[in-house]
Amino acid sequence: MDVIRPTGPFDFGTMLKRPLSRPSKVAVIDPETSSYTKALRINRRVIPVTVRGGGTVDQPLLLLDYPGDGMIEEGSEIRNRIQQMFSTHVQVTEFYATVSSDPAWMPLLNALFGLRPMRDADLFESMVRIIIGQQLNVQFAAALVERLIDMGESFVAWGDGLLPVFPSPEQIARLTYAQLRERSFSQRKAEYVIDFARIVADGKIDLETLRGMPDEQVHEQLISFRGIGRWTVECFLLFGLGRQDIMPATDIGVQNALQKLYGMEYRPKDEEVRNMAEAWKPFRSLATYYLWQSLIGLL
DNA sequence: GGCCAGGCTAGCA
DNA sequence: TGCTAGCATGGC
Repeated sequence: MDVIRPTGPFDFGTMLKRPLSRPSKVAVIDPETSSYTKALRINRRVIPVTVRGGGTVDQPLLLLDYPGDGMIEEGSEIRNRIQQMFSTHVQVTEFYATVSSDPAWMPLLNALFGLRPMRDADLFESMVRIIIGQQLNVQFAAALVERLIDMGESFVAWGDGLLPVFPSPEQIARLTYAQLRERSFSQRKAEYVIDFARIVADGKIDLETLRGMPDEQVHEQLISFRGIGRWTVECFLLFGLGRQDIMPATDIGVQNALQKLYGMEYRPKDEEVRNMAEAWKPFRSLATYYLWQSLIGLL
C-alpha cells in the first residue's frame, strides 16, 4: 500500500462530495468509503488507481491501491499524478491568510476549509473536457463528455468488472464530425474536439512539453489552434497544468460568483474582475476554484 | 417559452 | 484593433 501524506488542512471527503463537474464514468467516486478510482494512462499503459482518504484534516493520508502496488516501475509516476490531481502541494494556508482580511470571503473559507482543487489526470483529457465545456451549462457539457467516453469503447480490468478509460488522442482522431453531431455536439464543437485530437495524434504538439513553459508561452502555443481561445487556455493552465495564479476573468461562473459574494447589483465584467483579483495574488487559481465552488450549493 | 450557459470564430467597420 | 452575430443544445 502506497501512502501520500499531504500537508494539512486537506479535506479529501469534502473534495469528493464537491466535484466541480458531475462525476464521470471514468472517475468512480464513492463518498461513503471516501474513495476515488480512475484509470491513468502512463507510458502507453493503462493502470486503474484507487485513492482512499485517511487520517484527519490536519494530518491527512492518501492511500493508493493499484495492480503491482509499489513494485511496478510506474509507481513513482502514479504518485506524482495523484499528488497533482488532488493538489497536495498547494499552499492553501497562505491563500487563506491572503483573503481572510476580506470579510466577504469568510463564509466561503469556513464552509470549504481544507478543500483543494481537483485537477485532471491527463493533459489531453483536460483540454478535451474544457473545449466541450465552452459556453455550455456544466450539466450538459458533462453529458457530452460521457457520450464521447462511450465512443472510445476502451476499458481496463478493475475488480470483478471493467473500468471505462478516457479515449486516447488516436481514438478521438479516428472519429468523424458526423458521429459527434449525432450525439448532440454542435458542428463547431465536433470540429474543435476532433481537430485537436488529430493535432496531438499527429505529433504536431507535445502537450507534455507545456509543463516546463511559463504561462505566457503556453498561451502562445495553444491559442493558435482553432477552437482554443483565452478562456480555454486559462482553464487548461488551472485544471491541466495546475498553475497557481490564474484568473479566468471572462468566465461567466467567476463573474456570477463575485456578484453573489459581494452582493453586487450587476455582474462584473472581465476588466473589473481582474482588478478585484489583484488582491488575491499569487493565489488567484485557488480564489477561482473557491468561487466556482460557491456556485454549487452550500453557500 | 424565452433566456442563459465555466466561449470562439469569422466578418465587418 | 475592436465589436458582434451566429453557433446549437439542454436546463431552468
